[in-house]
Amino acid sequence: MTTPRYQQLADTLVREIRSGRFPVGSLLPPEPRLCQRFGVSRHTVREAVRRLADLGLVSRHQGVGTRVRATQSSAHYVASLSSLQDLMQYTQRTRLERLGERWVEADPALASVLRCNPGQLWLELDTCRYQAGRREPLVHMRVYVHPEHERIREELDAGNVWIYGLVEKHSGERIVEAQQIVGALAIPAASARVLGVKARAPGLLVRRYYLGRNARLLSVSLNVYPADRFEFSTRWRLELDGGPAGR
Amino acid sequence: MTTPRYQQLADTLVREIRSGRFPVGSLLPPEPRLCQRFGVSRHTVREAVRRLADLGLVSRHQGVGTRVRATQSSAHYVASLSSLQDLMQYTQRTRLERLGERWVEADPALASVLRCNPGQLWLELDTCRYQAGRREPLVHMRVYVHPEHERIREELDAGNVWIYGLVEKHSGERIVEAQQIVGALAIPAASARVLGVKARAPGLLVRRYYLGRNARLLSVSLNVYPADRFEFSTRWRLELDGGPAGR
DNA sequence: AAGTGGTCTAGACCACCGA
DNA sequence: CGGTGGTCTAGACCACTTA
Repeated sequence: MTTPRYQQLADTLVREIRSGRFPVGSLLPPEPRLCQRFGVSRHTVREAVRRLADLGLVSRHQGVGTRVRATQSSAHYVASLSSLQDLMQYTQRTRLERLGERWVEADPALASVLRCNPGQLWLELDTCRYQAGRREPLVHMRVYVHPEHERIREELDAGNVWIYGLVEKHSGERIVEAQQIVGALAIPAASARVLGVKARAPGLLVRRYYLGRNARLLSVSLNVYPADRFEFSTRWRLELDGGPAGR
Repeated sequence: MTTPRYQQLADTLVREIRSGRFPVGSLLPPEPRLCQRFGVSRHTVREAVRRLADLGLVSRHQGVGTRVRATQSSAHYVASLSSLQDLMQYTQRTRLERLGERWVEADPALASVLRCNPGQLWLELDTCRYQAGRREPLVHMRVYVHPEHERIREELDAGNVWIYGLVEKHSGERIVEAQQIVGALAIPAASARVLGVKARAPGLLVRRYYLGRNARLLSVSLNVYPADRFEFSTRWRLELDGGPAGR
């Protein structure tokens, strides 16, 4: 058996906790006793108990003992970004190009996508984004903003712009929440022309909803990426009990 | 100073990593050298380095050294899950069907996807998942696990199984991190047959990497979803000042 | 073969808690 | 006060990687 001694010991203790020999709420035998029982040093016992604590099965209390807290481990996973811009994962700097803009009144289909009532007026910004040094655009983006923020257009001329910074600036409201929905699609002709791919080629459709305080919808963006030009990467990490500051 | 020696040491190392003295990708000085430098025993050094590993800042590699992985930026936006199972977002219960299994030796192409060395042996589980009441599968999944956990096969018979629970159980290790990469693809013939769609129809390719402590790769899964059967939704929220546990 | 991190021992002193 | 877990030392052998 090449399994470390402390791991075998941890497995044994997990089994015994699950079996009810050490009920939830009770104390595990003190470390010196476990040393005797298993014939190992205290270091090994502590390493084993640490595993149980990491799993959230027990908690240790100086001067008291090791208390059984659960028979199953619970988990909480977290992904984080330092800014919403990171959501786009543009490791390379990208350049924004304006293709056009227009006022649109949401028909039922668009209203459903934009989560508004039919007839609502939006400013649609038609843009695409280029990676440095590439001739073909990375993504075709249609951004919808409320009419009241139409002045955004005037600031959109600089090449390297992050639209949602402008939305925050003009709405005077912090973007508090963003929802992102990623699906696949056959790229429609209009986007295919912009992207320089064949119509109906596979691509990613990304819808993003930017919400302010009180869940107010500030902006929506519909993005189409050709299959071979982009992937989304998200890292989820287990949240440790007691938080990052440590036990 | 009542702060434990190992914690002071950990803080020092974090500072030095952030300062660039130990860049991401480089190796930390070996433990014996740290013992000399700080005048402490190896146990204390290891306890300090363990803290860094728990934070995901470094990973340790027997025979090689301790590699710096990140400088940990403070997160503004976070998304959270109560379990990794939520990552799949199956609001409906789904049923797992086994299509087959085989041993595969990673050729260079597969090795690149699985992030291992060519020639490494894996157990490939070929499965698909059905939504309740649907005749067509939702997703074609190929799951790769290390040979040492081959006993997983035996437990895979119950219809409604969460494979990574089994991986955790058999590896005796907690899944501490999951990376998910979502892209689009033209569905290849083999998957198209399973899914009941036309070959080269647009679809989502989702690669998931499940890592244990110390960034050990425990399992990889390659999933193909037809475009019209699934979307990924993620909500990002602005992290409030102070955070959950405070750092 | 040399050097790395992984495991383990035998011991010590401490801070903390409850009787 | 005695017993608990928390910290720390000095030393040992092992498994693993690289050269």
